[in-house]
This record gives sequence, C-alpha cells and structure tokens, in this order.
Amino acid sequence: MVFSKTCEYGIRAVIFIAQKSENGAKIGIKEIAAGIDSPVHFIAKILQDLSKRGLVQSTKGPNGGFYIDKVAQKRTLADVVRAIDGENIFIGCGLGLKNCSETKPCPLHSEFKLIRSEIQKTLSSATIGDFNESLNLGLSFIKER
Amino acid sequence: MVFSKTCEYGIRAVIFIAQKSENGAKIGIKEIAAGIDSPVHFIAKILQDLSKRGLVQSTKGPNGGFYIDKVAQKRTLADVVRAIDGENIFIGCGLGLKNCSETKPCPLHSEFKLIRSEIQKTLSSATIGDFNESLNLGLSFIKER
DNA sequence: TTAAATAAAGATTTAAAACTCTTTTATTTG
DNA sequence: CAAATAAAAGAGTTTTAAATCTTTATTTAA
Ligand code: FES
Ligand code: FES
Repeated sequence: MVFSKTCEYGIRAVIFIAQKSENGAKIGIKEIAAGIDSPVHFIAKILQDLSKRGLVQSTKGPNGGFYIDKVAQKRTLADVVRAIDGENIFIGCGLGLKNCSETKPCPLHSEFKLIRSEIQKTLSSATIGDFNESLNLGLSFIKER
Repeated sequence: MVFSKTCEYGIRAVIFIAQKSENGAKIGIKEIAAGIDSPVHFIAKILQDLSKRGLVQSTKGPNGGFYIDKVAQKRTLADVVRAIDGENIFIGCGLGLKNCSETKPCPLHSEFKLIRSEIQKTLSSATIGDFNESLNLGLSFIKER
C-alpha cells in the first residue's frame, strides 16, 4: 500500500537482521530471504544499497553476513524508507501534485498532512534497535507461514 | 505515495467534474484532461471504469460529457479509491504480509492500524458532492499551473 | 437522415518495478 | 597459498503500470 514492494522487503529484512543479530551474530542472505519470505537476489540488492548507506553492515567470506552495529541501531525505519522509496511519502501530495504547499493546496491537503504526520511519527519513532529479539519475544511476525 | 497514479488522476477527475457540473452541466473529456493535467486517453479509460460503477455519469454525442448525478454525489472518495486501487489501502498490511490480523500481527501492526484508520476516515467522510465549486471557492487546486 | 460530436472500446507501446541469473571481489580457514 | 564461502556488482528478463493510438458506437442537431 503505502510502500513499494522493495521497501516492504527492506523494512522486513532490517527488522529480521535486528532480531537475529542482537548478540553480534551475522546473518547470511539466504537465511534472511527465507526468514522474510522474499526472493534471495532481490533482497540482496536491497541490502547492498542499505549497506552503502550504513543502515546495515555486512562482511564477506566464511561466517560473513549482515548485522547491525551500534550506530545503525539508532537509525529509524524512516531512514530505511527514505533510502528506498525517497521522501515522497513524507512530503508528497496525496493527489500527486508536484508540490504540496500551503499556498496552493489540493482539496485534501490538510487531511493528508494528518495522514503523513501519522506515518512520519510511526516510522521516525521506531529505531532499528527496537526490533531485537528480546524486545520482540515472538509476539510479531514478518512472514506468513 | 499512498495511491497509484491512476487513482490520483481518478480522484482529481471526480473532484473536477463535481466542481464544474454543479448546475447539471456536462464536461468533455478534453476539458477534464486539461483541467487536471493528465493524458486525455488515460483519464478517459479511468472514467469509463468509474462510469460503469456509477461513480460518474456520462452521455455521448454533441453536448455530451461527464457529470455527477444526485446519487453519485453521495458516494465518497473511499468508493473511488476502492474502485481503482482496491481494498488494500484500507485493510492491507503495511509491511506487505498477505493477511493483516490481530493473531499474526507484523511488528508495526498497531501503528499501521492508526494510519489506515486516518486514511479511511478522510476518504469516507469526503463525499463527491462536497467538492462543488460553491463550496470550493477557488481555495484549492487540482493541478499545478 | 446524414454529418458532426463525443464517449467507449480495444489494441498497442513505453516505462518502471519486480525479479533472476552470472560473474566478480573480498574474507576466512585449513 | 589454495580452496571455500559469502556478499557485491552487473546484466538481463519478466511483469505490471502508465500512456498512446486507432476504431467503434451512440447521441444530437441541422
Ligand atoms: S497539496 Fe495535496 S497534500 Fe498538500
Ligand atoms: S499485520 Fe501488518 S499491519 Fe496488520
């Protein structure tokens, strides 16, 4: 809905890695793909990108994989979304006008502002570190079966 | 962001027709396309679909065009969105899980529920009739220039 | 009753998103 | 150092969304 499929996978992968890498463990790409139920190479691409931006970390070679360092733990899901889908969801007009503005508002401008700020609040108050396993306790799910 | 481009055009077209057809006038497809700044044939397709579903009305021939009857005036933007983009925005999981449910919630389930209900509230409380010109008074815009 | 106007329908093209496959590079370990 | 492992990079394919073009059907009015 709100996010591209790429972005949904990205968020789920980040959450998955955060859950699993709590104690410094590294998670291989295949395990991640299985864990969030996504195509292996597709999520690999996404993580490469997030890795360049420092939102996840990775090392190659045996026992390599993805993890999340102290710094990245403090980043938020808003950063992840911004990295993948860009700013539009945070600032774009709901009716697709090029510029959302107070001076030339669309008929739903004030309503969309509320919606966007709700989205913004949700995503920017959720740090990546919030999703580690000990906080999660198996109460939530990032794949179906 | 939240809607497909098709849906954005659709909403804008419906609002435009509602604004212009207040006194029973009919609006031609070219005028609509110009008025909302969209490709003529593309919005034509969208309106054909909305027309079949009774969300707008149309007549062919000279002086023909699109308009909105009494019944359609009472329909809401939620109906328009549902017709074009389907239900997903109202019920779908923000992280793309097949089924959003309380029993198997994603990590952001309760937050997404708030977002969705905000969207739902906005769209279902805006009737098509709300957008006629006399209410609008040139205070809002559905195209840039 | 014919010509013009207009939407409807259908077919096609283009562009973007989603997904896959292959090769390369870095790292570890024996 | 060689072999194995794992991510990075790049190229390619498929699918879906967006946009365009052409033809047909309906309505009006001269
Ligand atoms: S102008 Fe449309 S949301 Fe601000
Ligand atoms: S399960 Fe994700 S929003 Fe409900």
